[in-house]
Amino acid sequence: MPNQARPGTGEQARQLALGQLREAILRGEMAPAQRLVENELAEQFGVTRASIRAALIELESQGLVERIRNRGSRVRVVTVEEAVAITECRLVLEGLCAAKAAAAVTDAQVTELEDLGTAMRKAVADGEPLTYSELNHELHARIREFSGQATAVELLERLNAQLVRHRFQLALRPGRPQQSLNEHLAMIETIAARDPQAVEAAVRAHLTSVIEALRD
Amino acid sequence: MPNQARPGTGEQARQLALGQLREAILRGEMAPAQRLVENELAEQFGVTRASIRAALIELESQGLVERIRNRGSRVRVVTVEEAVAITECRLVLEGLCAAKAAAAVTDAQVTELEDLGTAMRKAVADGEPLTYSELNHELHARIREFSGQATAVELLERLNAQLVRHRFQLALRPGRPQQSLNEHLAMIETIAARDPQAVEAAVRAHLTSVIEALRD
DNA sequence: CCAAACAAGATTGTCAACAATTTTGTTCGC
DNA sequence: GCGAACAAAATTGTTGACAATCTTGTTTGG
Repeated sequence: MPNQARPGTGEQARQLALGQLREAILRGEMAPAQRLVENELAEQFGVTRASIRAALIELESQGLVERIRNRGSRVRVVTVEEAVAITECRLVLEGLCAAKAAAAVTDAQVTELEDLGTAMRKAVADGEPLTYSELNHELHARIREFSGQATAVELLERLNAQLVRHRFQLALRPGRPQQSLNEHLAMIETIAARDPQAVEAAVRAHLTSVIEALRD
Repeated sequence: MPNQARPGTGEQARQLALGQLREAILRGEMAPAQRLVENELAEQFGVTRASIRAALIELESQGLVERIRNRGSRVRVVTVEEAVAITECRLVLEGLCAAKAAAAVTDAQVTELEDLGTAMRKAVADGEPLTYSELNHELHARIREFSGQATAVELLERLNAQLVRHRFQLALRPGRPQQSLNEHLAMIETIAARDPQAVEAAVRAHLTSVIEALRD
């Protein structure tokens, strides 16, 4: 069964189309509100229209594309208000995950988080906002992962996918990384201290600050 | 354009299949873990297989159906552990909604909630657990609605759909409605008092109690 | 008698053509 | 010139047939 061994080889057309299209949207290659014509996409990715359709339906229910009956699909544009509302949901869900993680992390996992913290400090000191943004994303992902809360992780990944564009804009804002850094370090410290309530507070403080930054 | 006017008439095949299948699962007509063969469903609902496939893909990403490559679809069974994890997510998200609702409700909306509370009291006094369960669901839905938090509402509705079976079991447990009632009345009171923090605490207390009840 | 290879049946995945709908450009009447 | 009716092009929705895959029951060799 050489199927699920190498993704890309045994991968079926729909899965492939879904993955490629999703990546393209997340990379920002598709302009916001760009029309997604099924025929063009089918040719572009070398699959049939049926596969593209299936992928579009799935991406719609993930909130990445918008579909209107008989009118086609577009890349969904997330307004600032929506981004705020989404981040409010992130705030409570990541708070939940972080609290659970604080109660469950191993010493090795704490070390991993602290290493990430060190790398983030360096990225800010070196003035590399994109590296920092990358590490930022990674830190949040790890904390989610350590929580063991599969349902919340799934919801959060869905929400995060909708915020790619706003994340980019935020990362490149001067002064933003410095403030963000302190909040992240506080999250790491409180997890290292295994203090669920303090972590939840730290996560909430961090994302409240993100919400304020989004509204400019 | 007599299209979106009457749903059911101008409704397209895929939408129709999605609605029917979703309703059937939510009503519990499909046994848990039951196989969902595309051909059978297509004949049953009088649509083509392609429409059924599209519906199944959508239901999968809503967590109601499980699909395995080349092996078909089944009604997803939610274990007790998963139900607990889902309820934990509900806890934080409904807490968010309730807090927002407390800050935004009109007097008319408060009256509506209080009327629901009265009806719930009556249902418990009359010993009608199913009516109570119905009102319970309605109360939660209204509070969500009043929050104006579209993103959270969407997530919560997705989560709630996965819990239908457990909700039923819980409603019929002797003594459960009485305890639940007090918690619900507390939620209504704190919203009426426009106290966001108190509401959030009340919602959390309520759903913590639900989690305890789930674990029996 | 048991295990592995094999073959038949069932089911899902994919494809290309057709039908229905919407959008856009054009013409006609005022 | 302007607006409404109309026609053509583009695009999505649907259909049935075909290919790939998996499951199940049978056979064969040990």
